[in-house]
Formats: sequence, structure tokens, C-alpha cells
Amino acid sequence: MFALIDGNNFYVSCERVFDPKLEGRPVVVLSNNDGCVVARSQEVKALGVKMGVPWFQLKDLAKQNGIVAKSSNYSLYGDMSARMMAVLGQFSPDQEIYSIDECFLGMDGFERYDLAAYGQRIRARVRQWLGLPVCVGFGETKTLAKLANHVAKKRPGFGGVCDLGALSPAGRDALLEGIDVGEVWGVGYRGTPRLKALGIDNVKALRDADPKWLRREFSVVLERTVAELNGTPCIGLEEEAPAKQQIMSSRAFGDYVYELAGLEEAVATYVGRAAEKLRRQGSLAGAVQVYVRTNPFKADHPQYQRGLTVPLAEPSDDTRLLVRAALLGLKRLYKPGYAYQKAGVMLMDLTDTSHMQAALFDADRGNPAVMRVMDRINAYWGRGTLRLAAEGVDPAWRMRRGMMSPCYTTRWSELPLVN
DNA sequence: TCTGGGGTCCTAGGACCC
DNA sequence: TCTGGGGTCCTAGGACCC
Repeated sequence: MFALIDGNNFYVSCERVFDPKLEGRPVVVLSNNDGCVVARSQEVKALGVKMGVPWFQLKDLAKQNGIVAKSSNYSLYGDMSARMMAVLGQFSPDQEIYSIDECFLGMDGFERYDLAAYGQRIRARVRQWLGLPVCVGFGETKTLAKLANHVAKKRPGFGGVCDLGALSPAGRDALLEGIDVGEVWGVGYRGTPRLKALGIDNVKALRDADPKWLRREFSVVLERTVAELNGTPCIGLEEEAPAKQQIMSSRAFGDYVYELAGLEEAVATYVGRAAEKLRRQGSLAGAVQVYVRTNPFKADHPQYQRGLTVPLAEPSDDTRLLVRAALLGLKRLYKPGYAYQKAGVMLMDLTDTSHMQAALFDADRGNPAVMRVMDRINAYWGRGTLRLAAEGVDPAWRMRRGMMSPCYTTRWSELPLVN
């Protein structure tokens, strides 16, 4: 058995923990630049607001209904997530942290437990210790656990916990028949209409379909999903997150950037971030990709977008070498006369630091000691304390975050006050 | 005025090897 | 008249996840 525990409206719930006035009110959390809705409270979902809607399109609805918007506060959500994962990890020796707001638990050895009751204990502890609401689903495979979690969230009768293993075969059939096929983990917005056109419109129908036929019609991925729905595990628990194969950092700008100099600052900043992540996982990058683009939503503006990959003579994790490569690429990409809206970098061809393949001819090796010092100073004094001059100071392109809550749990000066 | 960020896996086709 | 068989690697694009 697997459990899937998932935070309800996670970002909104994090905001509510420290600002109880938001309880019972419609609340959204916005993406970077206060662009799109990325989290909605139940009250907002009830108003019919869809995930990913641009905030500016909701201004009227928000005014009418008193919707409160918050800018993304990833320091807060990330820290609350770490606390939640630590609490959840107490409930099983096997845990896979799947995303910022969900984790799987391995339930081997819990055969004699009343899982529904166990799930309620999980909910109660997270609620009491952190103030966060979660739902719990149990199933024989990860796909079934996901599905059970969906049931726990959507059907009030289950009280926030669903154990599919406890249902009779007939009871399970009836439940699955009432769930839209698009809710299945791995069936996306492209696959849903195709499946429905073939007469498979609920989860039971998908579970009972011929897997070989589905493989021919769709892919091996869907075949595996069907096996998982039938209780045959195809996806294991990954307790240790594998090293990333690529590391990206990209950001839309708060204001358009027209000049090369501004783009250079942004690209250098993003490389700095990506290189930090690279060093943290103990990898080296063999190539740097850089890209820029104008605003694709402004159809009447001149459009330009291009990316370029710059290979390194020798794999490196030295920010200075990576920035140099990225800026080389950027110079070749840049065309004057455009309103640039976004830039990004991607570190590619990652290898483990201990498996470095040296270049045949002399190459600039950078200096790992300098990077270590930089990382330590920044870990202690805060991100960006020590950085390359190329990143610029107080740039105009920095993103907008007009409605951000304090970093209640990670900054001494922003601790909540209790009167 | 205003539209996010960061990943993985699979497949098909082309180039190339012996 | 008649022209094989068995592979790997790379890239781009699509689909999916949060």
C-alpha cells in the first residue's frame, strides 16, 4: 500500500496560518510578477475561477466578491513544506517527497492497521502542529493512492481520508465509475478527449480497457497507468531524489528590457541561481543554454525569440565560467529593437563532480574554493550577499511582487507578533 | 497596463557505425 | 535480373506532472 498526503490549497493555507483573517474569505496566490492565479481557496474555486487565469482578467470579479490576492512567497511556502514533510515522515519509515505540497508514504508493514483511522491521525497532527489542512489517500499503487486522495478531497462523506483497499469490489467499481477519466494521474488534457471519443469516460472504463490496445492507440505510459489502476505497481517509491539532469532558471521581467546591458544583468543573475543549485547537488555543467523572448501575448508587437547552447571546454560549476559562456551566447542572440519580456538559462549535460572528464587541451578550470566561500557567505548572510558585478544592482527588470506577506518563519525581522 | 517556473519521459526520424 | 542486418546516438517535439 501507498499513502498520498496532499496539502489542501497549499499556498493559500500557508498564508492563512499566519493571517487568520483570511479564513473563510476568497483568497488567491499569484505567480511571479503577480501574473496568474496559481492557488485558490475553496471560496474562489466555487466562484468558477480556473487555475492559471491572468490576475488582471479577474479584477472585476475580485472587486465584486472581495477576493484577496497575495504575491507568491516561496520562502514561506518552502519552509512550511519542509516542516510538513518532517511531520509526515514520522508516520512511515518510507517517504517520497513528490512536490512542494505532497508526499507518498510506503505502507508496507501496516497491513494490520486501520488505515482510515491512521489517516485521521495524520490529518490531526499536521493540523495541530502546523495549522495546515491535508487529505490522505491509500491505494495499492501510487496511481491508486493519488486517486484515493482525490476522493478524500472531493467527497465530503470521506472526512478527508480515503482507503481504497477497504472498499468491497462492488463499492470500488461504483466509486471509480463516478470519477472522470481526466482525474487519473498521467491522463492529461490532450488524452482526456481522445479517451472519451473512444468511449472511455470514467476511471472504471479505463481500468477495464485492453492495455495492449491502449498501448497501440496511445503509448506505453498509458498502458502502465492502466496496470497501476488494476493494482499492479509499475512506479516505485523514490525516497532519494535523483540528481537533476538539467537545471533551469528563468524569469519574466517586471518591465520590458530593450538594451543588451539589461539582459546581461538578468542572465548573469539567473546563471548565479542555477549554479548554486548545480553545486548543491554536486554536479558540473557541460553546456549552458540561454534564451530570450518578447511578450507572446502582444500579437501586435514585433516578436522575437531564440535560444542558443554554448558548450564549455570542460564541465564546470564555477559561476564565473558559466556566466561568461552564457553572455557569449546572449551577445549572439541579441537583436536591438525588441521589447524583451523574459530571459532564461539552462545548465545541461550535467555530470557528477567526482566523474569529471578533463579536456584534452588546457581549459580554464575556475576555482572551487572561491565558489565554496561564496556559497557559505550567502548561506549565512542571505542570497545575493556576495555575487558577480555582472548581475547589476537594483535592476529595473526585477519582478513585481506588490502583495507579498512577510517571511514569517525564515526572517528574524519578520516574525509574527503576538499581542 | 497586466499572461509563471521548473522538471521528466517517450517517440520518431536522421545520421552514423560495422 | 539481383544490392543485408543489426545496432547506437542525437535531436526535436509532444505529453505529462506540480
